[in-house]
Amino acid sequence: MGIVKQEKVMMEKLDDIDRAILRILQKDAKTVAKSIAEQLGLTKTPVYERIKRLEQEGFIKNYVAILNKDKIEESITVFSFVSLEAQKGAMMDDFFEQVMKYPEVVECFVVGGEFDFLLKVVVKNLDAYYNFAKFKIASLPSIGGVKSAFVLNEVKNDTHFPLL
Amino acid sequence: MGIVKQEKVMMEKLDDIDRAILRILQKDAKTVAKSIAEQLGLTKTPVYERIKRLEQEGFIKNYVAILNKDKIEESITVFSFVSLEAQKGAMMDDFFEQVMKYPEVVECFVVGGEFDFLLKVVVKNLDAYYNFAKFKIASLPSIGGVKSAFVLNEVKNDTHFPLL
DNA sequence: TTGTTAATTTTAATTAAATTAGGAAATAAG
DNA sequence: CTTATTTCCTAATTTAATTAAAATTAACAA
Repeated sequence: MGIVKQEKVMMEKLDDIDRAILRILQKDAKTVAKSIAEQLGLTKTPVYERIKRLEQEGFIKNYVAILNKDKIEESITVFSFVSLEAQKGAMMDDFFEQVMKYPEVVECFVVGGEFDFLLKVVVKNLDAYYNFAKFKIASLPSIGGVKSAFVLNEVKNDTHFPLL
Repeated sequence: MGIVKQEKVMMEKLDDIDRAILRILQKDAKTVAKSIAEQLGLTKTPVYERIKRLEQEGFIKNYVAILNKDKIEESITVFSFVSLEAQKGAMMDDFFEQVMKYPEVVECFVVGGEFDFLLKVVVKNLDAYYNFAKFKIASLPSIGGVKSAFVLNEVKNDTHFPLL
């Protein structure tokens, strides 16, 4: 039995500079390295290398454009609260697989409480939502029920994680 | 009474190329103009100018980095369902103003149904959530009640608007 | 059809940012 | 204190963004 060589695992910890960079990029991913560097009192190279590290190590998942729904086309947002009759693991996996494929399901969470899943659904109008709920959700096996909350107004809709 | 000069309002309509560009940038805002151009069979200048137009006219709100919550620090996500005792307009505005300031409230929607507001809250742990719900929500005037659904698992969490 | 205008795209040139390389300063470890 | 390690800086290079000018296409009226 040989000596177990301790691999260098690299703790992948964040320091204050990393967190500051993440805070900036969460607000505006187009901020150029030079500008971030100036805000932090550094030059762009360390900033650049930290960003690359943060991407490499998975602290930054990806960069996306946030669109203005209202200007693009008619749509409504609905939260669907789904209850299962019996939570069999296999059933849930089927449900997830379907949900992943439905483009109108923008978010899906397993939750604890009065119901089992919470979906955020974006569709063209009420009619489209009715069809979605009836044929794409309620019709799935082992679904107990679906309640809906229609979004009347968006007060706040951030994408960022609240870094202290 | 003078003749009413019809201002050129610029219909700000999206064609298929615009939509294709938006679809790409929603998925990956770092896609370079050249690559988008190749996918669409164009050169980079028209792509560049369309993107600038889409930004200018507000179809693109902003660009953000999406972080990996789990790697950064301990946190839980909770949906809070808030009911008002009486929906007075002024009360609601106060509520919104507070909510806008709370960094732990990541999303806030006015909804129709069994309750009045739906919040997505990100906090460090259950204890922090208890304090948030008790002191920052339930204590506000005219709040009827707060129910909570704790996120056990994220199945899907997209930021994009489902463009047909 | 044909000429005119406006809009869009292309090519080419310029500017700015990202990326890489090598060495200096600060920090931590022995 | 000395060495090793990490982090940072300066400067050079590559790549992408941005601008400019000419060419093409589309729309439309004569």
